[in-house]
Amino acid sequence: MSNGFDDIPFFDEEPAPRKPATGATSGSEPASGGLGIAARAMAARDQARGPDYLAGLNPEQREAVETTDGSVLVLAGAGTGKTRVLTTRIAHILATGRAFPSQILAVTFTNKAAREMKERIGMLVGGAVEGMPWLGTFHSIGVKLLRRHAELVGLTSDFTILDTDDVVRLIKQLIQAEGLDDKRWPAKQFAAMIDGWKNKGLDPSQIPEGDARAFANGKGRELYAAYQNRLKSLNACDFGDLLLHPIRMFRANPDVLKDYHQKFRYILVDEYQDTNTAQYMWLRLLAQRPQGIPQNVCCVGDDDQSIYGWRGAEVDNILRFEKDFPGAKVIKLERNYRSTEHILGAAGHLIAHNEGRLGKTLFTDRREPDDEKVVVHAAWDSEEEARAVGEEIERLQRGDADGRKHNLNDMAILVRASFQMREFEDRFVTLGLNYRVVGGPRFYERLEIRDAMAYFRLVCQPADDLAFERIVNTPKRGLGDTTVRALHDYARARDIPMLAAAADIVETDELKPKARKALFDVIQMFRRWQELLETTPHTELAEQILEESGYTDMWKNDKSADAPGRLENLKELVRSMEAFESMRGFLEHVSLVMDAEQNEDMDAVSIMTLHSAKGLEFDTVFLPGWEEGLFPHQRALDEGGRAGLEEERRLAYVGITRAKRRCHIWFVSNRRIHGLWQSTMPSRFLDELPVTHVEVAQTEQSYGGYGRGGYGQSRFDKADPFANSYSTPGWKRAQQNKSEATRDNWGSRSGHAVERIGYGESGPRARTIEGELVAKSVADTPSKFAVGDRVFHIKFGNGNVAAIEGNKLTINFDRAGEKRVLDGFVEPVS
DNA sequence: ACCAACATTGTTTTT
DNA sequence: CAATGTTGGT
Repeated sequence: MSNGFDDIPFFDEEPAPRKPATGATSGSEPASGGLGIAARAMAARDQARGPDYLAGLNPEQREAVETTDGSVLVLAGAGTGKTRVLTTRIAHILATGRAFPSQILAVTFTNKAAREMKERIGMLVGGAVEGMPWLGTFHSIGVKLLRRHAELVGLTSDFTILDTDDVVRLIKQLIQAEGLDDKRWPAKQFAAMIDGWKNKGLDPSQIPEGDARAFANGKGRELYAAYQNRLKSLNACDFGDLLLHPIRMFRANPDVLKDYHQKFRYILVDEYQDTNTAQYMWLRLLAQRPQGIPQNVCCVGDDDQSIYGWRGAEVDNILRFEKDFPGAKVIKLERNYRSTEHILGAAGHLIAHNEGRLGKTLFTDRREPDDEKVVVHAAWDSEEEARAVGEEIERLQRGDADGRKHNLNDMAILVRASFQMREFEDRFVTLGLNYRVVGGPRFYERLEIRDAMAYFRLVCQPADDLAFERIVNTPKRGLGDTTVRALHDYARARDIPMLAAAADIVETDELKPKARKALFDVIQMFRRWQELLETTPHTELAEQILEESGYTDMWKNDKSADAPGRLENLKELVRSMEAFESMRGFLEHVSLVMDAEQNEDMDAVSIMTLHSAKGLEFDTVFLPGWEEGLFPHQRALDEGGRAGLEEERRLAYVGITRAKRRCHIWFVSNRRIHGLWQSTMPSRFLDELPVTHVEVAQTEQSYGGYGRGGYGQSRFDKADPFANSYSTPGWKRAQQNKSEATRDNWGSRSGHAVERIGYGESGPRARTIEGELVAKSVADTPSKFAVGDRVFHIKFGNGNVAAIEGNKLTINFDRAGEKRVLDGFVEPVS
């Protein structure tokens, strides 16, 4: 299977192969000016019939791939093969010898997108993508640049990257240091303001006067400046700095910039509509070149899918591309390979209500007689909405209408706001319907992981005060607020890191003897670990740190039900370190790639927000909550005005276009918001849908019904006496179960661990939380447990099996009480 | 230093 | 309503 790459050498990165002298292209620079012999031969062949990887592209896609030189904007509508174009384009550049892998700069927004691109390029070129060192997120590429040139912006190359949590704690200290009331001026809010300024590329001196005055009695600007100073003294960067520092660096050092101009022969940007001002400035610096240096930029995006305006994205960037890059070629991809005509028709009609768009109309050739129109349903309240959606899902799962059975994996519920999820979770738990919440709390945000990471950080970076403060009294060592405060002041007065200050202060008698002893022990520990850093394998050292610090013991002694899970997570953390060469390398990875693998092998309905659904597709999509105030969201209207409304509409467009075959939209007349019931109006977006592609569901039984009036009962309801009555213990238990489950699913907000519920296998499961507490009968599989068995559950702890139905166990847990759980979620205790 | 009662505040999320 | 954070008690 020739893919056109057999003769293309892949190079490792540093130093960039200025004069490559390997294999087929030997002796000549792979520039447009002078092609290697093999490349020329391939080009000749390609001219005749095109290489394999171009086969199957439509004419627009092919044009987008083959227009390699100059500036190109690809307007890629939903489902038009955007990623395919991007990856094939890179493959094409490589195959034709136009550039080496290390000479292509390809930028994405998320690690997920970067990973996917790497994978797909790998498929095209046969796996050797390690040779593309400059494919990554804006931030990861920013780090790479900064590590090389750190001294040019006043850092050293081993700077620390702070995450939001660190930043907030740091700002809180600064606010307190200013003598301000940190309650009146919340650090979180100021962190968000700084983030906003940085998204716009603004230094403390450049922020608008009004913004500066709006915070901390007019001290906004000073506070921002103080924050930057503090970062510098900590040798640290926040996420915004990863973009801003390179910008500063390039501006102040034109010679360095010029090197990169020459290095990056081709620049590609994914999701261009999501770029913020800082990213835009960054990109322009790299992409706009002086006469004589070729300028090949390709931005791919869709103005209709710009849904991140609220976090600084400027749709304007894509709208004015042609002005920024004169002579740019604009290629529209409008042929959709995903959805039915009805779905595209509905989405297209809706989005046409937006002004200020570049204007695309998606079309498809796909037309089948049984294509369903988009269905709009009305429900009395959100509870009924969830119930009806659940029934529809079960209907599809059973496969009645067209006789086909549908996988839960092919269905998704896309909500505007995450509080809507709960109602569905509740319902699915009682139905025993598997679901997964996508986009929840992440592995690396869990309390225990962050604590452990703080230990590792401090060992590698003794100046990391934030890490120090985090763990100095975790586990409890009797080093409370007062001691830490004293230490803090001591360190500040002398302008030294806190760990160093601690070493000094134990020599004095400034502290009480008890604290002094405790602190001394801490210092000794870290001294030892720092020595071992050079000699001991890093995973071994990590284990040792967690043991000797007493951190694992802390959780072993913790009686709460989620302690075992946390210990398991810590093991997983150490395990995941094995893939890295050093502790430093691992820390770098974690600070940038804050997500982990998700478990895809269970059949489950996905529940997620519309925002996190972007880029995904499902056979069947449910869009609940189309009511004024929720969708479009009141706040978007209040704060964003017309632009806000248009962004909401784009969100609706994104939602509909996720569907391949079926799209069900719901609205309710009554919804509980902030605890109280409010009556609601149908969303204006409903009236913006075209009648030709939409049908209104017949209000079969239930509209206006009270509670359990006339709605149809599901098969499961009938089968399970527990699931159907509000007054039975079963219902109450289910309520209990689900509320515990949701609490824990969102637990990391409060700094608590997120439990993996069920599935015995290990592996960090960050973005996906499986919520299936109540069992679902699988009659054929007899349980391996017997009544009376002693079992352990990762969330509920130990308990005794009280009853068994199929693989569904009722267990009396020592701590959590009686729960019904699938037998796969518990293991026997000997 | 730790826990329990009270007040506060409610979009969307990545790096 | 319910999750979060702060205050005040022991």
